[in-house]
Amino acid sequence: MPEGHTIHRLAEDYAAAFAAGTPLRVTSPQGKFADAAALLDRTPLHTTDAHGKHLFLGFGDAEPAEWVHIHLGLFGKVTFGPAPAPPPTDTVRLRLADATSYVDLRGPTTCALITDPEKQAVHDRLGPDPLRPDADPALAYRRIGRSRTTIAALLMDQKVIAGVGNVYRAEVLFRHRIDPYRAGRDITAAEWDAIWADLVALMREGVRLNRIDTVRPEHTPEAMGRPPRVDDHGGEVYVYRRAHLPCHICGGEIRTADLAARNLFWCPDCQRR
DNA sequence: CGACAATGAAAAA
DNA sequence: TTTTCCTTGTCGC
Repeated sequence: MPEGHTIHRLAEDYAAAFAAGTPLRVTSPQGKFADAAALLDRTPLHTTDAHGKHLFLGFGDAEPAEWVHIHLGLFGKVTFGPAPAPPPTDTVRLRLADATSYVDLRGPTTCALITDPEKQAVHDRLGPDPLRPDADPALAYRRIGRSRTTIAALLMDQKVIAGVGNVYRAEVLFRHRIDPYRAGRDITAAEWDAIWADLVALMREGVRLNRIDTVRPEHTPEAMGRPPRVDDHGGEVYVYRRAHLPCHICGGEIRTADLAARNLFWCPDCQRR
């Protein structure tokens, strides 16, 4: 579900579903996006883009001047299917369809028609995204390295770094044995470089597999002789949603707490202050 | 069938 | 810091 890797994968999948230049049927059965859908109807999808958890669908024959800005929030979902599209349920905010396939969007926090400058404004308020080739990790460290806020909260702040959600936050801190309550300014430049490089690798793998896997080969269920555990997020993890279960590495109890309005998970033995 | 939680973030207070 | 938006899968009755 929707952390940055999901959104980048959606950008790829939307682009792959519809050949450039093919006019699409654009509808909003649910109604909230009906006016904009009518404007876009019978125009082709030209480009897709993703930054953090924000998805942009550019419509038009040439350089898109208009974009559909989508943010899935906590509940948003996208489903792909082959033509003919089934009758839409009344929760479908946006349906794109052509002769071969359809894509339905449900429950997004944001689905709005925006201009090029408005799209740029979204980019401007987001931090570097490990999945974007133009991302500059030093920009994020400039804020982290001088902040008294905990590293766990900073990793969730999209202005600091874009695309990391609750799963990647918990997992990357575990993989680097960093206590989630450490202040950002106590994270060394070397530690940040390692965290960033790890996020780039983990999230790229997340896009490829369309799920979050963070467990190193030597700690997989097979390697450790335990049964595989596939959670709702689809992958194998060290600490996320494993509260009160034994740590895969030290056997200690995984702890949970509220941090930055979300459930934090960590191993207090492996991640010492 | 209702209650509730869920990987998010903006608005309101 | 709390409330609100919005949908769906799961759990308990």
